[in-house]
Amino acid sequence: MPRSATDLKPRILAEARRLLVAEGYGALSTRRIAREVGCTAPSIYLYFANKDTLVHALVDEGFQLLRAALEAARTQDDSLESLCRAYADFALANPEYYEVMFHLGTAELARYPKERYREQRAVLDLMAQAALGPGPEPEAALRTATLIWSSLHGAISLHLAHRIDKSVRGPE
Amino acid sequence: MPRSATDLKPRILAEARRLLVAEGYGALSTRRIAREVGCTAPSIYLYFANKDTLVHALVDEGFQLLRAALEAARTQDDSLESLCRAYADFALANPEYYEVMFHLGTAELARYPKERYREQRAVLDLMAQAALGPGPEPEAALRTATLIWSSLHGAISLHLAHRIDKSVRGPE
DNA sequence: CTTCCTGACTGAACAGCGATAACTTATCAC
DNA sequence: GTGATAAGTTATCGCTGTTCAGTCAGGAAG
Repeated sequence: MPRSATDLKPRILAEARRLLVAEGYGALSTRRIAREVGCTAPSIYLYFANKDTLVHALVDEGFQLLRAALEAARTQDDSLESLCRAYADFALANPEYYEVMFHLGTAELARYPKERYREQRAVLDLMAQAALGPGPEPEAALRTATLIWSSLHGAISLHLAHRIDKSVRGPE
Repeated sequence: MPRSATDLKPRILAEARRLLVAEGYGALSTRRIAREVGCTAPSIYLYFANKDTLVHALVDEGFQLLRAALEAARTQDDSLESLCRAYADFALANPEYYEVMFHLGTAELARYPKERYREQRAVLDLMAQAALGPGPEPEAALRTATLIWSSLHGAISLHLAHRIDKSVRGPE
């Protein structure tokens, strides 16, 4: 029974998410998704222009989740350390999301619209900025936030790639 | 005229290096390398157990290059800042090497022998440690070096993934 | 009631991927 | 000469993202 009775798009997305979290980015193939969902691979292209677009949807999900985690942490404890800890906790609890969000940029996800990344980055910067308090110079605060974010991301990235053993520390 | 008259292994490696630098990791395929070299794809497997092993050779090359760059910088100016700058310069000048060295760890290069990474990391840590001077407590210096390295790597990584615009600063 | 259209979906195919098995061939030692 | 050995090939497998032509259900119009 065709005619959208199956509501395929959300099911494809859900299965892609499940596969990403359960088996990692490497397990994300159009045919695999289709098989699990119960349709054929070309059906995916009725709802997503290409595989990248599908992955981009997961990336967006990841940023939403991260943002929610950060905001939850902030309402509970408005300190820079708790924010950093929430960031690190999210990354270590959802390494597959984190990988897709940040590690694929060079080649695989070059087609991800730049503006969207800028939006997500702005969110993060403003979060850190808010944690520092609404200081007098916003430009300096943004630079500080970027610096903190870089350090945090570096430690997490190296940790996830098994280059360092130490767990993540709080602030500087 | 077989019998090693062609000296295939170094030619495969050279072509792989050329493709990596010129067109990025995505262009590295066994068939492509074989075509450019003038042999067939299975011939590669006479000299490399699998594609990962071939890429590992390039990773090793990258670490050698990085190490050479750091040592050159140190003989010229024995300061932490110059060392960091040399590190960043290497990464920005050889983004494809850097990607292969650090960004593929999660899934693609899981088969890379761990010990080799530890060796390379030890090199880097010792470099940073040396830059800090042979301090009294080696353990604290190593922690400091790891922290500096994390920050540096984070900034470079985000920059290469086009998440931030600012160029890389020197020390903290 | 029949015809036509539209939209959801599929089967088959294309080009490319990493990898393996079986085969040919050239060179060397004897 | 003859046989072994190593180098390289062809053919193939199962996989990938993607495209295209075709099928089939359901609603609208006559």
